[in-house]
Amino acid sequence: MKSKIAEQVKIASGTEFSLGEIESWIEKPKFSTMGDYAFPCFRLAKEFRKAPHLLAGEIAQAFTLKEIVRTEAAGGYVNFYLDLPLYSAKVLKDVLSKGADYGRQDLGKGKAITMDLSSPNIAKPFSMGHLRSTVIGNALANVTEKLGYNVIRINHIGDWGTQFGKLITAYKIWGSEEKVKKSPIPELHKLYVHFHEQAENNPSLEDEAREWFKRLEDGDKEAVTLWQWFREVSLEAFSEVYKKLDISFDSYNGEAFYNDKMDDVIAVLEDEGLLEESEGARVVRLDEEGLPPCLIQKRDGATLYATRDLAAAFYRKREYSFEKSLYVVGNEQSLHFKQLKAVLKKLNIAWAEDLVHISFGMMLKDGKKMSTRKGKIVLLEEVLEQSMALAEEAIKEKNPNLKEKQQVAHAVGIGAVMFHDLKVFRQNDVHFELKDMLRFEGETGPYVQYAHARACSILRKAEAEEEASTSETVAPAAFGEAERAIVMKISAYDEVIQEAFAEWDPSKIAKYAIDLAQLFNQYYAHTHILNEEDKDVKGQRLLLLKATTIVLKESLRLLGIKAPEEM
RNA sequence: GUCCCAGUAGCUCAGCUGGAUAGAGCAACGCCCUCCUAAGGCGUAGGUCGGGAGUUCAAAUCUCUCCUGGGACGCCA
Repeated sequence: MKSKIAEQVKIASGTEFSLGEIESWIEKPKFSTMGDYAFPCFRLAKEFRKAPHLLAGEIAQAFTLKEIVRTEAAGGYVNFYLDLPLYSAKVLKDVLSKGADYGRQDLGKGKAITMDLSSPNIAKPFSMGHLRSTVIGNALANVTEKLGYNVIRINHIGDWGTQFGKLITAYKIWGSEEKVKKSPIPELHKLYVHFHEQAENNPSLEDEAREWFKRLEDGDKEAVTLWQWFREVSLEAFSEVYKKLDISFDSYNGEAFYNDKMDDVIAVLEDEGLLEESEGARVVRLDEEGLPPCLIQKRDGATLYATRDLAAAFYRKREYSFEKSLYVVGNEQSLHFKQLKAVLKKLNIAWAEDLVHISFGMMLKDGKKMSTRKGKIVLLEEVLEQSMALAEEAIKEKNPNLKEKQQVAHAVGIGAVMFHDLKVFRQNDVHFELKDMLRFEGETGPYVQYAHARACSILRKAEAEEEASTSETVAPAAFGEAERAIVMKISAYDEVIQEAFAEWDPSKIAKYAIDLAQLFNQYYAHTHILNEEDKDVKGQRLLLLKATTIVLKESLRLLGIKAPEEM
């Protein structure tokens, strides 16, 4: 639509600006009384050395387009009013014929994108802090898939590193096999926290931990056995969380997976003459890039985070030949990813630029970062359980006859927590506040789910009526102001998906879902649908509802949230 | 100290590729279930867009500077 308007504007004004430029200036007015589209004439006014409002008048005069019923000049703008029935018919036909595929594109056909998401550390509980990477990454993966890309979801499990030396040390000194078997993660976490408390007064513990990790890397049998055990019980616990969230991965290749690929990385860096000795460790200097040096190998020969990520990048490029490789990781690691890219560039690797760090703000508790080391964390599972319990209470109170209360409580409870994390721009820090997270009113997941359920309810009732009351053909002749906003919002769906993709920002989808739900709730409150006497009008309104449920459900799906038909 | 991110209503946030009267939700106050699920709708009140300077016909939006908060800065990940 915008391109058609742009074409006509160009003809009507005779401007030298390109169609693309003109199209990009077309906006949606703030108020619907100012039309459906608007074109600001200020730039053209400069080109022609003419007053904007005069130019707007001229363009409005000369403008003709069959989809536009009215064109008006107002304060330097040209406002366009769509032929609503004509436009609505086009939009509704599109949604109803495509269903869940509405908004799908094949932009990324035949191209692969790897996405590094969630990536919890084993032997540590799944905290609220890890929710962000999991939920944002999952939503971005869904959006990317919707645009036709082949997305590989990689859970880069934190299962390697000095921390396991610490854990083994702690277990050897204070641990009990019995206790760990009984409740693995809490017990291992307790040992980890205890280690850090003790290490403050006893630095030799740190040395011991480093030694144990070195032994692990060298394949020491005792170390490997303990490590495997810790890893196994951790993954079992994580899978419970992922089941609740209904999120799955294509690969669980974590850091340990790259253990046997590390020598190659070091060899390549050596061949290129990039490795330097520094204070006993081996580093790649990044002075020219204005970055601190990247540590590759510790004094004792053990590897580091960066070494493993380099190995992972090479492996993924080989294995998946990705077009882009995304890392959905908190912004406290932005230096690490800058260094990673810088090292790859020093190796003259062309695809270094294809690595993208999708950073996000952190979950703060009492205004500070949560710390696993100090045991200052909030457990995700506990929050999810609470949320589901609250949802169940709400159902008992509001809709006691509902069947499948459990499933709905699950969808609503989880949906509330996930949506809470997704609706805010990812770069912002999130202050953990349980009562905000467990809210079901206002701009929340359950609000959107509720709008969807209400619309479904009407459609269900309409179908149950004796004579089928949904119209067969789309002919919304009677659509007026009440329907306008919903139609316009539905038609903006694919733009929103593209924006979310271009900016790697799922909050755009969440906000869109709220907007559409809000418009529907307003419509619901002010317009009769089932009770409408004119059968044609009723039938067309039901079609609008049908389209609305499709788009609401699909928006929620992109966010990883379920849309129950009743709640 | 250096670098990164953020500062918009009491609170949580939209708006930021410059454009028409700065928008929501929560909290507060007041209305609306003899019509489709009140997890809803309608209304009232609430703002020096952190401060200052600059660019522009036009700045919450761009540039500079200062202030505040968070984070990162060699053998953790």
